Amino acid sequence: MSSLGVRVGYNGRMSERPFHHGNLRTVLLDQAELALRTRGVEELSLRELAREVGVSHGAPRSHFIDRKALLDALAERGFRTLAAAMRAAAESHSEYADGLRAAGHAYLDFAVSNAALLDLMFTAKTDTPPDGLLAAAETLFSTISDVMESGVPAGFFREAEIGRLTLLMSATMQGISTFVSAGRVSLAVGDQLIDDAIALFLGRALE
Amino acid sequence: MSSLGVRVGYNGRMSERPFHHGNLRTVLLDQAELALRTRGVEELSLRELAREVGVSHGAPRSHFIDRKALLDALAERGFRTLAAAMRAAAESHSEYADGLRAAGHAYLDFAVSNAALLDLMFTAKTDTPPDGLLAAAETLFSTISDVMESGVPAGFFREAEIGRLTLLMSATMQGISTFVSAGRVSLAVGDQLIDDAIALFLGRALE
DNA sequence: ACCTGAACACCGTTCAAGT
DNA sequence: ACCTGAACACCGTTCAAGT
Repeated sequence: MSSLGVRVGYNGRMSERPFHHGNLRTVLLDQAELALRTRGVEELSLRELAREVGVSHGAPRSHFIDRKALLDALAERGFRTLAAAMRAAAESHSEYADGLRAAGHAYLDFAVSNAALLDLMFTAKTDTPPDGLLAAAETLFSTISDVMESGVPAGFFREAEIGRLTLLMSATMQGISTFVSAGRVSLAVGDQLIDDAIALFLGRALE
Repeated sequence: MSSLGVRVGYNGRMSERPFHHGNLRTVLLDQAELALRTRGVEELSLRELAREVGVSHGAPRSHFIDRKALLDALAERGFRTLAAAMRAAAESHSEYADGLRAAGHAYLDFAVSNAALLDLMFTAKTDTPPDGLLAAAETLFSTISDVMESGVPAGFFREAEIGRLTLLMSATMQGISTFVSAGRVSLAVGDQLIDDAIALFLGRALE
């Protein structure tokens, strides 16, 4: 273990540590995200994570009270990542409808790359989720609400219906993502469905 | 054990058995469905199921090769139950739009009563699901397709767009159900969203 | 404060053996 | 054909102990 770094006694904050001390929490989350992507939730084991990261099996306990807490932390990061991706997509187009479409496709892209994570984000593991998770979820929904809202001045939506349209839009993207992740439809059809849905929202016919 | 029933030797097909012999498979599935509803997937254990049903922990193996196979069988039943519920709902109204709405609400009702099961139905546990599961999923989608199709003669939809509309309609119901199950929105709002979505599909404005 | 390592009670899965 | 029960390798969680 001396080959991994210099170890000094208790309170030796400035010393080099095996490599992860000080951010084991983040390292565990990163590794967990990878495991989630490659092996799925069911196969995600705290002990295996600890092994992969090079700490004892009891170490994660210092950062996550139990397995569910780690999964919640993952879901929280997921909400923030998705919100940021949608905002960036929406802002990368000057034409409103293009931005809205881009945001929709960003949702599906995230879903395809993080199927198990999206599942985690929308599966109630507790009746009372931790505050951080709720706040992160709010971030996503307020982002989507903002995207819808900016269609009002241009005359695409009416202010009074923004709340319901935001939920409907979110639910539609979520449903399409679920179908693609589950293999019910291909990614190409999923993208098509996103466009169809948005066309419907914008009040145009399907073709 | 003789108090549970008369036991005779091998090949004694006509004899009374402890109570479940001959349909342990069904009994296990029923118990699993209950466990899924009350405790969730994560807490669903084969050994506990066996205990609750009164057989040894190895017994389920005779009917399900592994845990995943039992979950797949549950999902399969779920698809058929949901398909039947939607068909019944749609057929219980003479006015087309009413039937469509009823079918939508039937989907949400099923989702609320069977949140963990619906999750199971749309979570790819394998890249190649067993044939039975695929067939059951097809039953659901062809049912929804039928419901949409019967809106064509009445002029609600055009024949050419039925395929895409069926997928979009299904995805929308799935997304709304996910939101309600996850506690993101209340059941009341969920029902509202179903109505909003269908109004949108029928080409009317939201109010 | 953070991590280690033993201990405990649970799993899923396999498989020889019974009937 | 269907079920039993031992065996195995793995978990999550707890907790005293180290630094």
